[in-house]
Amino acid sequence: MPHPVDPVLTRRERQRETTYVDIVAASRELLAESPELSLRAVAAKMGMTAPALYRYVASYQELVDLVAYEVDKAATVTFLAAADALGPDDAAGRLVAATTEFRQWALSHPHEFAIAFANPVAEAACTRRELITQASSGHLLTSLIHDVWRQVGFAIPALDDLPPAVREALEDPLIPADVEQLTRDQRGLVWVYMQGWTQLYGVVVLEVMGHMDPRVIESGEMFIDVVRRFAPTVGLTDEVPRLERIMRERLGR
Amino acid sequence: MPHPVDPVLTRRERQRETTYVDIVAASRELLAESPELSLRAVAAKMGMTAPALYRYVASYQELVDLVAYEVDKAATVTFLAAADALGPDDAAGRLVAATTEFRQWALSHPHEFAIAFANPVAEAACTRRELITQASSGHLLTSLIHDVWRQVGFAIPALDDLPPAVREALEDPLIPADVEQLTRDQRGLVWVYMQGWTQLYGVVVLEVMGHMDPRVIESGEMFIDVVRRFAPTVGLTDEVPRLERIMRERLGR
DNA sequence: CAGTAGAGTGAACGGTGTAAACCGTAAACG
DNA sequence: CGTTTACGGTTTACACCGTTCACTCTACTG
Repeated sequence: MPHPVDPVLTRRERQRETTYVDIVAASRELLAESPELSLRAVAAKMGMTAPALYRYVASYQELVDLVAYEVDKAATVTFLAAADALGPDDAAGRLVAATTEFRQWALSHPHEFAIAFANPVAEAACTRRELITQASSGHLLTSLIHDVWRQVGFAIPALDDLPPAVREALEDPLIPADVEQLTRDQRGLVWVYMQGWTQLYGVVVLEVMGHMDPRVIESGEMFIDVVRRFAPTVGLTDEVPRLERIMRERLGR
Repeated sequence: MPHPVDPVLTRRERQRETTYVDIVAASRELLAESPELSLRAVAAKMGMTAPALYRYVASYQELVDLVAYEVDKAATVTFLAAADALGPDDAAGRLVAATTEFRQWALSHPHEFAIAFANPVAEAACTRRELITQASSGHLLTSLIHDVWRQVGFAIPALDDLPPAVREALEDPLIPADVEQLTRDQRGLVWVYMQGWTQLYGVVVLEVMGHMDPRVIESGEMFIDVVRRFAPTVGLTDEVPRLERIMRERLGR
């Protein structure tokens, strides 16, 4: 079998690829138990020595970034699955289900959450930003909000009504994403997304970090409250009771 | 001078006390440059060896807690100073000035912010919670909101309208604070405070961590937006334009 | 004055990320 | 086919980390 023109991946490349998935697998197993992720521990868990990992990542930070990216990707499919529990005709329900799942996932995977969502971008700017900007969870949430808009048609803030800095950020986004495929009048949607994400993120971080009364965390009432308060912004005022039921069900209460 | 019955502090105790302030001073100097705080570096900066520090803190975690507590205390006085720039008759302005200062301080002291406000409480429960609950910044913000309520008298949610879990948390708070001195009808204020803190915290963390478009961070528009959206909850709808001026001035734009 | 408690030191242990030198083997090339 | 290259891996080593222990010296106490 001489020279199969392009087997897409050569044997070595395939080998290398599976090693990468082994790395993230080992990392995630470690994160399930301890909050610290260590290069050496990952290597040991794979039956290798630490320096060997340097054939795959250039530094510890790069390992963290890799794991963060994969964690986000994996978590996003569970968010999507939650949304898919509600038919495509119920965009609002889908959005709420996904965000609720996000909250639940965060609480049950605090260390993975910390690495993927509470990881200071700091100076390593360039490559880091690369990864961050193409976070799948961000894509999912924006598209879910976009769907809600298509179905209920809430008011999108006009670019010209927004402060200049915001307008710039929306016109030429550093978070490329599927934003590109939004018409100029729809760009305001991204601002709405950012507003929503900011609030959602606030509750979840406080909850995951334990910076909140345990009983409030346990009950999820602050999370529900945040979503409830955000509903009007995306034209879902009337839907609130129904959406609250969806959330409570998914919270298991 | 035989046996001064109780000089409040003996010489040794005074010495020990100043060593403690030296420790936090050294720690904060280190945090100004690098995000990592290390026992050894602190010791070195003080001209000591690492094990000596164990006469003052039982572990690295305890050093972190100590620094976190002191950082919060010190930061709070700058928040208060910002509030005091507006006379006591302007409770709304004071609240907004303090929160704006909080945001500015966080951005200019990211590492101190991380240690004091983005520090997972995790397992070390007992002693940690002790410290957290008596965070001075929390006290300040609740009292500022309380003042706003006294001046403009917005609607406080009734305990009986709130979900059971929330009611419990408000009736018998784990965050003691000056909450004790609130009458039962005023306890709902704490819930309002928690709502506000959650949103404020969300923006600021995202900004400090760099998980936001740099231009939006730079402009502070998301921060302003959050405060603006919260204003109605504390009866400040009409005040928004004026409050926005206060914020922008303090943001330096 | 004797005794003791406290502050500080030095050495050491196990852990971390990272760099360099080295080695076998699998792929690539003439 | 044989030769060469390059890759995946190990060893060793370094500097740093938190922590423990045994020890010294000094200042306060009875």
